[in-house]
Amino acid sequence: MDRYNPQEIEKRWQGIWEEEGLFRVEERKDRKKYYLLEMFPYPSGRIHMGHVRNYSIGDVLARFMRMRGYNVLHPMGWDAFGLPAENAAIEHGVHPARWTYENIAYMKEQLRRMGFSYDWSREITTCNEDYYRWGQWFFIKLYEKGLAYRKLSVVNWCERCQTVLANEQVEDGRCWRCGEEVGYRELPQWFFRITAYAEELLEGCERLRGAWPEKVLTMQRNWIGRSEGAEVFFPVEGREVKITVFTTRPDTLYGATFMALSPEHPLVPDLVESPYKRDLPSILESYRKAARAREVEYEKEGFFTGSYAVNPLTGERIPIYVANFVLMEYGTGAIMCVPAHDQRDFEFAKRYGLPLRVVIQPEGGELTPATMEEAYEGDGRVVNSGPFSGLQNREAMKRIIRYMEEKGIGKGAVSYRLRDWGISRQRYWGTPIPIIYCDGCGTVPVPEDQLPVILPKDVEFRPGGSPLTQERGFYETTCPRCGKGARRETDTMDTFVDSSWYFLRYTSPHEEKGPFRKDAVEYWMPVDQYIGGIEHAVLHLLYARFFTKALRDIGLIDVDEPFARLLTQGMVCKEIIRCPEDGYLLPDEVDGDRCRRCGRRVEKGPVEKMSKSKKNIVDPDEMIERYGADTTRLFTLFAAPPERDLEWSDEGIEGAYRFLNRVWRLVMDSLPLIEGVSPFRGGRLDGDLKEIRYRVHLTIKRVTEDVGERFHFNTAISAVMELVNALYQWDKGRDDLSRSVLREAVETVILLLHPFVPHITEELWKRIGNTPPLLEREWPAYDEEALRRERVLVVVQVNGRVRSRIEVPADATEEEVREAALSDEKVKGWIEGKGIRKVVYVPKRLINIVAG
RNA sequence: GCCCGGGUGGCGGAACAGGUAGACGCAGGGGACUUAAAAUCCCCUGGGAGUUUCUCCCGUGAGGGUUCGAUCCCCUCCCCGGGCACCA
Repeated sequence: MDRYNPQEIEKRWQGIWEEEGLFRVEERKDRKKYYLLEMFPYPSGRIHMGHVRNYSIGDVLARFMRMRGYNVLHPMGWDAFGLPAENAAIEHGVHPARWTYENIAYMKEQLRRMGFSYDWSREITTCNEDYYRWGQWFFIKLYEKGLAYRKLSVVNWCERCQTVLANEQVEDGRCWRCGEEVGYRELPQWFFRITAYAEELLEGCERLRGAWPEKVLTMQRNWIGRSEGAEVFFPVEGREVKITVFTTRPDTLYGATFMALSPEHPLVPDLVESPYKRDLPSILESYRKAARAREVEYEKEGFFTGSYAVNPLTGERIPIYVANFVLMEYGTGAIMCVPAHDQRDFEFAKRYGLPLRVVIQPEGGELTPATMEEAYEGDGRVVNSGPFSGLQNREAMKRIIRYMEEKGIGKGAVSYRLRDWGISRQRYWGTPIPIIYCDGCGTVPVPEDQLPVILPKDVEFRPGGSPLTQERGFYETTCPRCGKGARRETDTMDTFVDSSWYFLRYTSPHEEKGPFRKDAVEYWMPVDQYIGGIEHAVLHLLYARFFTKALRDIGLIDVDEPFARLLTQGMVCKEIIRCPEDGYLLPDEVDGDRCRRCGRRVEKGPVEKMSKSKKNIVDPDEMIERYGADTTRLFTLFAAPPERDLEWSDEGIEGAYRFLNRVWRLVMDSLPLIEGVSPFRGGRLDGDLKEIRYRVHLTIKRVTEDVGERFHFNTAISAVMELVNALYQWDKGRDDLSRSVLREAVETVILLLHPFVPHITEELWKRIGNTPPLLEREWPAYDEEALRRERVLVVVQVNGRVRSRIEVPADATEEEVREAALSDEKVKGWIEGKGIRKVVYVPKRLINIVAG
């Protein structure tokens, strides 16, 4: 008998699948579709275990759904624009295109060797002209709809990446990609008006409940940050202007004792009187710096402008301050300050000796300004508020808003934390923004028939600015409107734009007349199951949702949400090893518990996300070489449920390999018994045969539910392991009936395992005399008859504690079970001398006798 | 500070709708096979105790509650991971 040889088997089957075009799909209106998508990778050079895990999870579902009769779209591609390619060009002189395409070639080969069932005929590469031209086309559509606009704004700037970052791309004041501290610049920037969809994006979060992880929805809700309140218009004393403030607490309007403006508020220069006027620029700059540095907590500072505002509700005059804690980006950049009922205002008021006025009294409390040590922000009864005094504050809120609306001095309003999406990037390796600036005609979009604006290949890469700004041949152009000389936009788009619609392009990737075929989108969309990392919870997933809605409103598609269900898989982690002298170590730099270099004792742990710098990575290539793709897949699927972090273990992958060998031997050892035999198809069985068949069908049921309903691949695999164990222990008979039952069992093991380990199962399927490919076999259905039991085990509890177990006929009545339980010797001992107060019976499971 | 997850044997993890806690795997122990080792196959493996073919007690982060019965529901608290955080 030959041994399990994964390298040989895997290579062979991958070749056959490819030749036969097994994974190719087309629209088939007569069949139910299933669109399964995993987040496409950035072509960084090699795949890592995170990819292996992500794509293994996806492949199980793709193959499973296919076997269940669905027409499965399972595509793959490359998020191919981005900074690393350009940095490689600057550092090593390799052209970004070459770097990218070479990486893609290598990674594609790696994915092929994993045996993933992708329809490669639909491959997408975002840096290809035939892809990005449609990104440009969308840009123009958005521009025409008023959803893309340009404005001068202070933007996040990463010095290392030499480009701006969207708000979503700044984490703890640092660049999401390189970790550099983020600075600020004032630049004209292109924006997508994602805020126009704030409300719909938020509502969508409610509709996605249960289908997306709650965690992701919470993060998106937080990011959108809706708050309800009112806008109030405060006239400025002695001037024509009014200052609008946003507040969530219109019920405290009578307690406003001053107003504060953001240092960046446009009215500041006008309102400020001497002596501050002279120093204004330097003061503002210092505030800006402090605020932007995002120091955990900086002191609240400010100064009096010398001007006064009038509270429109009371007619009272209140001083206008400039305060460093007021953000220009949120609300209107101006606030009314109610120090008695807002902690920030309270702190500011204390520092500058501004008065407090209590307008909300808590239940049973008596606040007095003189004794307050902090603001009271809770609910209560309204006081000192003219006609509104005496009301509950919640009620007062509504009435004050209504009153202000009647008088035209304010209105109910909603404010969002979400900002528009800044998409300009001052870099080369991205989709050029299709805009031309003409002195005469202004901002002119490139006409559709002149698309794409091609990214010039022959440019020079130097540290600093984008090569496009040096490239006359690129930026010197003529105005499409007047024909005079004009200048092309040299910024490129954020690469998140490319990934905001790639899932649409997969439906008809070779379409030349448009970004996709409408009928193809109608057939395939939405994505039924999307799988990827949690790191895109707000970035990619929010942008893609926005883009989908925007394209819908332009009339291009008919879907509201791109991803019907979302699975966010956990990280792949491994224990780190550290030497006090030499830092992080690779496993083979350690001898026992000592460092090979310096001989010191090393520290093991904790378990952390795999990263090159911590030297705790495991290379997929090595695993494929040593154990094969099937083992690598099996381990990542078995070690933890998909949404949890996975801890890599060298012993664990050995165990997975051992199991596959065990399956191999089971089938090969059974071969003489099952060759030429047809599998058992139902009918009466007794004894061990009945028991084996029961277990076979129980396993089918468990695996089908675990994979199809719960995505618990680890328990699905363990169910098959149990069946394999049972088959090993079964003393197999040589009669025809035993052989056919064995055949059914063996075929079931192979079929159930196929989505997890496609190569070995394909090989075994063929070896037992069946016709491949397995993917075109129907997923087994369980036989209810086989699952029916004649006798069942019922647990007997006395006062809630397990005291005995009895076997009763499956159709026994409660009365019969009760009789049997009460006559059980052990049970008798526990209820002796006590009265039976109650009996709880759970059919076929448990009976609890309450005695006492 | 606020909001989401999560805390179960030596370890990764099971227990799906409140009903036998610890499936399956890893690690460990024992046995079979072998001249031997590896591989393989079989058995044992939460802790404690006893009258040890069996039985009892404890046990799912801690304490309380609801219930015939709680890993699961409720309250209070502790710890770990993640997100947001001067957002008016």
